Amino acid sequence: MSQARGGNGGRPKRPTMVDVAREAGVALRTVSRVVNNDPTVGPEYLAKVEAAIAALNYHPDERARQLRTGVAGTIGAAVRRIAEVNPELAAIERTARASGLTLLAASTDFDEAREREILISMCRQRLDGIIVEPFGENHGYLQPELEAGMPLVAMDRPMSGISVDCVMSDNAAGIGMAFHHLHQHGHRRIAYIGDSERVYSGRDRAAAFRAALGAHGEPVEGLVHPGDISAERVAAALDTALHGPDPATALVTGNMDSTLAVLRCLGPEAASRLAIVGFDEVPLADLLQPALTVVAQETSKIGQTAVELLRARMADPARPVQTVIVPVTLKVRGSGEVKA
Amino acid sequence: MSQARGGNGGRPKRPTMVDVAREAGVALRTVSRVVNNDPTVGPEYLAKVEAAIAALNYHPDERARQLRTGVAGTIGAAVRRIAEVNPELAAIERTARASGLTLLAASTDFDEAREREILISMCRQRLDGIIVEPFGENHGYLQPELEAGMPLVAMDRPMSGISVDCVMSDNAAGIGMAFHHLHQHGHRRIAYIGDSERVYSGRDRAAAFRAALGAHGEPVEGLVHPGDISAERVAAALDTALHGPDPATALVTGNMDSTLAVLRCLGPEAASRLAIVGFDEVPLADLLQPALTVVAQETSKIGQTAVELLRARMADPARPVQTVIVPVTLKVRGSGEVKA
DNA sequence: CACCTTCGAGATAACGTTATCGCGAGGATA
DNA sequence: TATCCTCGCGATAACGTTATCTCGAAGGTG
Repeated sequence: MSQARGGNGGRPKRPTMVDVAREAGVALRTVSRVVNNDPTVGPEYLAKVEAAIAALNYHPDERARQLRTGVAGTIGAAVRRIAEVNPELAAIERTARASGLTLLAASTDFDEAREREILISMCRQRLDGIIVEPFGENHGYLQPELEAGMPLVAMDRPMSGISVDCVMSDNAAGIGMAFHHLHQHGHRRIAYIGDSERVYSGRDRAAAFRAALGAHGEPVEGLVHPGDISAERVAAALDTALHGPDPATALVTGNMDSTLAVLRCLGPEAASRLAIVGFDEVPLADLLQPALTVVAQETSKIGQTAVELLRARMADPARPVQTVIVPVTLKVRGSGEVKA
Repeated sequence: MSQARGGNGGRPKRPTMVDVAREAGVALRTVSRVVNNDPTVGPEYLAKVEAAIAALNYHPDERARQLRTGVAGTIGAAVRRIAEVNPELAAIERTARASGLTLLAASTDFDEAREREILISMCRQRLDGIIVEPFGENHGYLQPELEAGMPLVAMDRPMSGISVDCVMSDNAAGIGMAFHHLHQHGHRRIAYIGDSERVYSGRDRAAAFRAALGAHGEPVEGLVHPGDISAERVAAALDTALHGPDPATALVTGNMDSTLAVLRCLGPEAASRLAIVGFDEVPLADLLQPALTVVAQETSKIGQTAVELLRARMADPARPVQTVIVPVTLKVRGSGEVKA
């Protein structure tokens, strides 16, 4: 059984507007008008053209249209990972669709070179704009693109070396909330395990945690553990924090991956005895025992704002660069209320 | 502070190949040769052109290239949801990238009209091929596209009304494994809660479960509950299955969403007393108490195979249509071994 | 020295669409 | 009836690239 194809062996040629025009016995331009719903087409011409379109199964070539008009109707999103839980990306897709924009999403995969590759590729495709969840540290190579008028919005983290619109959570406030919550529940030795300080959000959150310790007059040593999120690194950090001379009784994790790594490393029983507040929502957090208390980001709002900033920039390339800080909220579920 | 743009107010014009040629003092064709790494370019010309490209910050327009050459170097993936855990999509992206193909992914969002919209849009963009995780039931509207030579591969479910390549899991074997596992652990009343039979995989799995019941001489009534995955529907199904005169002691859930809905509905304590085997992996399944026993699909292989089938179809439009069935495996973790 | 080959570069025509311009027919106005 | 719009359609030139063809110069050979 063979997939039905055109008669010849190779890939059959698709009908073009010229073919439709010939079939309908009208001018090329008239077909274009019909395709674009131009109201100035007489009913008999309209009928003839529509019949020809149906007869030939004509579908316009979007690339040619874009080349001619200059607009793509498409925006790009370069995020850590598509195909993983990513509420910001979901919100971007929703908002983009609502605005009549197609979304082209790609995973930078925590790889600086890959990120650069994707962004350059998106520029070459002449997308109408790009939302990027930046990973690398030097985005100066995008400066010419900015000058060429490519709208660009950073999400979750600012970009370095160039000045672009940005939307991100209030990291400092979130870490402050987490610390304060645990402190109020009687914990005095509170440790932090989070992402590497090479990443902006990792730096930001670790700094905020140190500030919180300082503000409560607590010493810092042995409590703050930013770094790569690997099972070994997290295990070592947990060991230092929990089994030292003055062990921590509570833990703040700096992002979703840290939270998961910590939970996996501790195992269910040990995790249930430790007070934990995670930064960022975790899927199934409510099904864990105890359910996980987290600092939740307004991911939906972040994604939506990213698209809105991008559209504003698309509409007015000269508007002032803007940074939007989105507030976070504490979701009390149980793990943060374990007694000291 | 204002984002740096070109001098004029509007969007500055980007340099084209013609501009580069003028700047370098060579012919247009020579620039094209340099851009495409044509080795037949003299070193002095090469140097001049490269200097001009750097000076003007020229980046070729991918759309024009595609229009001229006819190939996009891009494949589309229309899946339930990007931005959710979707290992198949991750594998598709990985495999596509390894093959030098760009991936354009979009969410059909369990909406037949949306799926159609996306597929038509991808056809209009003249992508090199499309992988679709089909949702609707009548895909006949794609027949003309097939005949026009658009390579198409179905993933997870076959398409209806048209004959295309397909890769999917062995649903019947998976349900059989789940049932058998529970039966071996002493359960006699085993219930099934899964997706609606309007969806192919829902039909397939429910049918397999009925067959398993029949093969063990068990009556079917009150035990098989396919339907929409809403909290109410699942709660009602659970009620029927667990609180009837002859209550079930074990449960098979038909897909990830069913599993999550069941766990949420039962709550942690009740869930821990019931033997449960889920079809499809659940994120964090290992962190639940007891950890969740599941029938795991080889998602990576499915995604990879989808791309391979697509590439084979792209290379040879006339090759016979092929359906690949990927085996599943039982992951024993605890929830399926709860005593009867 | 004539001729043939080869090699590298330039002119020009596509690809499939939309935008600009023009033009003829028909009705309204003086 | 002559003039002026307006309306609806057609011819044609772009958009930015690549492919085909041509052509001049250099170099090798009989």
